[in-house]
Amino acid sequence: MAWSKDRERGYHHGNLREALIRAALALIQQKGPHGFSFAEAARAAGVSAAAPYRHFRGLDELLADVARLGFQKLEQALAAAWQDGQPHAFAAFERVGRAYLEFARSEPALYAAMFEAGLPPDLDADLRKAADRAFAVLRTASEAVAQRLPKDRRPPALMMSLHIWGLTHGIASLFGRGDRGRRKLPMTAEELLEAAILIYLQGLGLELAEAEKNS
Amino acid sequence: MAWSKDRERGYHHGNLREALIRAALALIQQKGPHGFSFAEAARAAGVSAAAPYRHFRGLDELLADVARLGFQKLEQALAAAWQDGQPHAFAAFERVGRAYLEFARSEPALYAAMFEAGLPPDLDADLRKAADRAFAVLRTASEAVAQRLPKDRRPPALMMSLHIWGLTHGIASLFGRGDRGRRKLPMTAEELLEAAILIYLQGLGLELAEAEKNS
DNA sequence: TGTACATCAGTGAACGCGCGTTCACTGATGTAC
DNA sequence: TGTACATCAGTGAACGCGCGTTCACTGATGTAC
Repeated sequence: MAWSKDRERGYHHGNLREALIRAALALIQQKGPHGFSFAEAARAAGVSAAAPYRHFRGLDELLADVARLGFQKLEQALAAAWQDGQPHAFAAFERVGRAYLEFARSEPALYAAMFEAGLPPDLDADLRKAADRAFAVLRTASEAVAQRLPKDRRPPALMMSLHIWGLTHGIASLFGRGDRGRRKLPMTAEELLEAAILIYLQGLGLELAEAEKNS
Repeated sequence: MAWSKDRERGYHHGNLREALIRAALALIQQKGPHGFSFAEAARAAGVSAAAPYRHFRGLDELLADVARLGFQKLEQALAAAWQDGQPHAFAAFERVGRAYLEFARSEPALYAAMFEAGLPPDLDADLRKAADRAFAVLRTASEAVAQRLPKDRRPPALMMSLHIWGLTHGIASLFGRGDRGRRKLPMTAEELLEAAILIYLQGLGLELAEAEKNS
């Protein structure tokens, strides 16, 4: 059929850049971000080993692009969970944490490219920017929650967002991955995170009553 | 001099296994846990490419051994910081967190082998055991702290130790590494962690007064 | 609409290289007597 | 103490292989007129 996505391609691929990214994702999932070669990615995308050089300088640039895409998707996922803090900042905050875990679980290949490929965070300006944007969602959410805390215990929102990022990332990478790297637990990563965030917010003076009201 | 550690070696190396581990550590620090080959490690240790096969099945087994060593050292560092919870459980608990960060900072190569080499945690029974032992220190410390919390809010020690592990590991891998992977912060990783642990413990009902008394 | 031509994104052959791994070997070390 | 011998931990040559990368090329596409 004319609209088949799998129709025979001609001399030109048409969308090799995207095809390489997709191939890289599949390979990362199978063998990790360092488990394959540039040539292997080309093969998986169905082109000659020389073709990828039209789009990427080398494997690292391809991986960086995958990581960049990952941060963009993470930003979207977090923003969608945050929903401008509606209907309650606290409940929305928890949704953001869960969305982070959900992302790590459902997109282990992206997650690995973002955090385990060993790419320096500012290898590439675009990569850096994408990561900053994803973090900005966490920061916005932290700011909104901080506003609802007693004034005398209100923490700097930056610190609070770094705490949440650290906690969530730590739990995600130790226990919440969707691949072979996961450690096993007597509870889900989501439960673990939810409890931790609750305790943390209580430590900041959030009333348990309010937490329950919003949950 | 006869006792020089760099004296000319003869046909037999004498300590090739250890030399390979040391070489691997240096290479990991330079290029990451996937940035070098088995042959390269052999070269760095000053032996032929075939020699390492007398000691390791291949690069992965060498890396697993480095990771195992890392968990052993981490266990020692955490246990030394814990000091049986003396003089106060809370202060000792904080020392353990700091010791974890200190380990990640001062031994980035070991840390990378342990958590970023992509080795499945139970690739090897010894590796698994070493990791479990290091975690057991965290768990012991959590148990002791939990005992000092109000009964009605005392959390399961396992959960508590997983929270602390996640938090500490997250902060360490995002902000506390001693190598190029670190993200920059307007505060030290130690300060960030200390504040987070304080807030967390307050959330569990720890009295601020007690925290200050013990610090 | 048709044609000429520039541009672009592929091909495939070629290259040198280092890797992983095996193998028969060699020389050092340890031990039985 | 000395000698013979087994064991062990190295060597270095060899192999086939896949990789990264370059290059002249080719065929599809887009566009000017």
